[in-house]
Amino acid sequence: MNSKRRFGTESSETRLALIDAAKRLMRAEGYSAVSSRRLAAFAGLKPQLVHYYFRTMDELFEAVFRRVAEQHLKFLQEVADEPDGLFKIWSLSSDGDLAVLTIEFMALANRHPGIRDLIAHYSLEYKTIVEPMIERTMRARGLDENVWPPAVMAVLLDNLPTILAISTRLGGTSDFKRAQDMIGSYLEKLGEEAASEISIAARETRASG
Amino acid sequence: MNSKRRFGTESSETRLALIDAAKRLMRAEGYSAVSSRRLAAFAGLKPQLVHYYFRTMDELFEAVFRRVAEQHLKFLQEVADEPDGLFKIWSLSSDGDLAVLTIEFMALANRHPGIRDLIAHYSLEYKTIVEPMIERTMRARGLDENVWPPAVMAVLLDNLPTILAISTRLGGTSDFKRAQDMIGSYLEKLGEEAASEISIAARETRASG
DNA sequence: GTCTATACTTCGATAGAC
DNA sequence: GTCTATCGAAGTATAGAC
Repeated sequence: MNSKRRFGTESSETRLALIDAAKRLMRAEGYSAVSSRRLAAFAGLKPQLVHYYFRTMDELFEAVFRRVAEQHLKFLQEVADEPDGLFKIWSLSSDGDLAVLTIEFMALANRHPGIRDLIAHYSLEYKTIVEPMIERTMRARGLDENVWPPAVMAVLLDNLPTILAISTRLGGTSDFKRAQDMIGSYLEKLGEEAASEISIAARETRASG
Repeated sequence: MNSKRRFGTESSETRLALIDAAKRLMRAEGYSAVSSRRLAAFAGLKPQLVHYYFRTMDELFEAVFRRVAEQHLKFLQEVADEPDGLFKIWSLSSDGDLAVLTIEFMALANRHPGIRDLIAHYSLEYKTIVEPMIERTMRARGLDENVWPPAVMAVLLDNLPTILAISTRLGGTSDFKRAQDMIGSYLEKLGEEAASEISIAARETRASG
């Protein structure tokens, strides 16, 4: 195991360029198209650089997932306190490009424990941010938490738009788009109601102050 | 294009064995593990046989999809007239093994127009069988078709259990299982109500006859 | 009709050069 | 610290043998 092989630093710009190119290549042609040679050609670099920055190809995929997941969590944190946060989350997850990536990682996870663990970990982080958002919204709207448990709603909010977006992109019937729009409109309405109540509350606060 | 290459017949048992082995290999290790060499080894055959029965690897994947889709449609037709048909459909689509295959084909479809067309075609066949089932059930239960359009419900019935099953298998939180069970229980109850009404109707028919 | 010998392309990975 | 020459394994596909 005392290999003479050496590796590049995590902070290298070349490394980041490879991760970014891999992400785009996965979206465009699927994970199986991401070979060291094809990826390097796509990024305008030499093939061997891939194995200089990543021990194995699997390690590269893990790095891509981490990057995507971190960007997504950052977005969640940004909208967590906004009245139309849930609608914004739904809209982002309904994006076809992101949905394709998600499906690719799910397929990858089936045979790759490393990715599987990362997804499970991300899933927990997602829950800690989104579930409280749903609880707050439901209480404000007077929705019964026993009939629609927030934990279940959180799961649906993340997974449903993804599968609908994929099916839409794969040329399904217009029903997929219709389902997306129906639920999206509902969440948008919820957000608008919350926003107007906040502005009313603010006005009343100013009036009484 | 006048190739001297020749191919095996569609009815060959070896061909069927390859399709079946490919299906199992896809489930176990993902589509990218299905190379001509690996598949042949998995099926206990010579690698070159794969290309004797299938012009390209893509053609093999299409054959696998056709076989899986045909079996699924046959199942749908069988339960179409049963009172608990929707519950049975939900239960089958909640099966992890089938869900893995579905995700694999979605990933394949992203870069393979042939598979994409097959999925779109299957999607239409699915709709023609399941949408009437949902319409009937909703009318019998007095559910508002404007609030819950059957076409949208059909889309959810097919896609939701798949994504929940995958996430459950990938080691998500228990919330995924909970969402599955909640919706499953609801559909089961609908089926039981329908079944009891049918038996009541039958009794009344006998009494009046 | 069924299978195989073989061409040649692309892959992941590593030791060693700058 | 960064990159490259190179190896051996695995991939798809086809012409030709039984």
